[in-house]
Amino acid sequence: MIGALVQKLLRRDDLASDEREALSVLLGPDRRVAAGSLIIKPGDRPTHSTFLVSGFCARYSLTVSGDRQLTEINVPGDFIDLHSLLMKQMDHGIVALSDCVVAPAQHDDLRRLSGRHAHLTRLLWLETVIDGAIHRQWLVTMGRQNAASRLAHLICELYMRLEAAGLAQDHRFAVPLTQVDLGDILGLTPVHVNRVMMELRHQGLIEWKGPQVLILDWAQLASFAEFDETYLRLRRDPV
Amino acid sequence: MIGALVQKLLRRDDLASDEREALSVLLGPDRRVAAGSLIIKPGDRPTHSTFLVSGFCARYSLTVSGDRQLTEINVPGDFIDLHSLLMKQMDHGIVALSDCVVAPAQHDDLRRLSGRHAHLTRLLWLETVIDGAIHRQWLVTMGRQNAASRLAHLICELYMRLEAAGLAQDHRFAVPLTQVDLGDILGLTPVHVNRVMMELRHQGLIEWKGPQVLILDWAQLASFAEFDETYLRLRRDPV
DNA sequence: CGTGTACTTGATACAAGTCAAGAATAGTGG
DNA sequence: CCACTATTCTTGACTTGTATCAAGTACACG
Repeated sequence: MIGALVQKLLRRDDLASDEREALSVLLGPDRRVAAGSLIIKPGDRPTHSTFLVSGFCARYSLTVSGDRQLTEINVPGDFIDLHSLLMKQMDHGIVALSDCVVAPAQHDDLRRLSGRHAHLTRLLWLETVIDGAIHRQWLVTMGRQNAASRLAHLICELYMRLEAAGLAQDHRFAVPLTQVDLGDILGLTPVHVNRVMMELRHQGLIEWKGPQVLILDWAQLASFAEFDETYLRLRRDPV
Repeated sequence: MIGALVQKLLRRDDLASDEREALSVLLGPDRRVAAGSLIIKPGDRPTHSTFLVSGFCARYSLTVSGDRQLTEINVPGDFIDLHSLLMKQMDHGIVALSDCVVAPAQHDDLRRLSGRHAHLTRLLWLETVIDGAIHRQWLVTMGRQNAASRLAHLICELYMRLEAAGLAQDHRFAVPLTQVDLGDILGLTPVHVNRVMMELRHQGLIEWKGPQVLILDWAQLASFAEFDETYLRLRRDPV
């Protein structure tokens, strides 16, 4: 049996046995969190980073008027706030979108690890760098694509990430996102999310019912979304 | 005389003398790049990261239809593509917005440094994590704020970052951004940038002429933009 | 002193927001 | 197992913010 964290990092690079050993003792005991609860609040100063074993959560920020913007969706296998090791005070919160299982990695242990395992540290660093790449891609779609393409792009991203995590196949996956959540991701009102969702359906690109998503025509959806998976770095990439 | 890179990192944490020594030999010889040239193109696989000694540049992505979206502005003292150490193939390009002076740090040297100086490595890691925080903040303004607030927010961010770099004071600074560039940052057409610029002027919040920007009423501008500087981590924050 | 770049303004079109109401659907308790 | 409730989704009518198209004007520069 191989740890979920080891498995995740192995997607990107090989791990020496002492590196696997170091990782195997990094995570503390699993903890369950209920859907809707705030795993981290903006302004928190966590003393550990949190690994998402199962379930879905999202980074969020709130405006003065109370509007919510989600800035990243986290899927099982993600370190949801590894960056809190370095950026002590959180600039955003993290909300559980479904019931989740999470496991802590103490910052002290991570700092110690960074002194002993340089290559492993770079691999963790890469994880935070990929978060940045995802943010950039979202910026591009927000700034330069219309609502329908944005939604299509999100669907493509989620499918690729879930497939890499072994949680999707045959162009089918499940995410606990309501149309309100989608609006908070895409910077749209729920009403407009519904309209562009209908548009994608009527064009025969997707089905989406409850949490179940089915991509009917991947090629056309990806082309409509101008989706190019390279930013996700799902292929092997030694550091 | 203290190197610009050392100076930059000292803003966030102390450096031991051996760390300063390691940094002092990290950067290669200065190189001049002309305004408008592409320092890095999307898809490049650089073997060094680039430190910006002087001038302004920006990360950009292009859509299929040729629209440009800028995803971050870099000011002197920034490592403009430190993340290329880890994410080998660039997901975006970097364009010089003005004449710039840059200096390379070879990836081989950075990798070696990460094996010998864990604390220093974490400090560099922090730089890339702050990039992510800036991206997130832009996502929030893109998704949930109108054009005028977005422009106001950008002005606040640039002022704070330039002031921290010693390049701005008295609510006054210079940036080589045209209204076309601003549109590419904010996800707007140049025409609309002009209109919201006029709006901020008529409200007595700013003056902006050529590259010269003057903030007439910081408190009101910041409040209008819902600007909160904490995401920039300009205060001391040992890692 | 002419020419190009950046900026400005106006008229009109369109994408997305707002407000409102009703239809599905999923839980929940009797 | 059904009735009640609360979400979530769907649709329509209308408004608003930003884009588009088209002409200018102001400057900087060679």
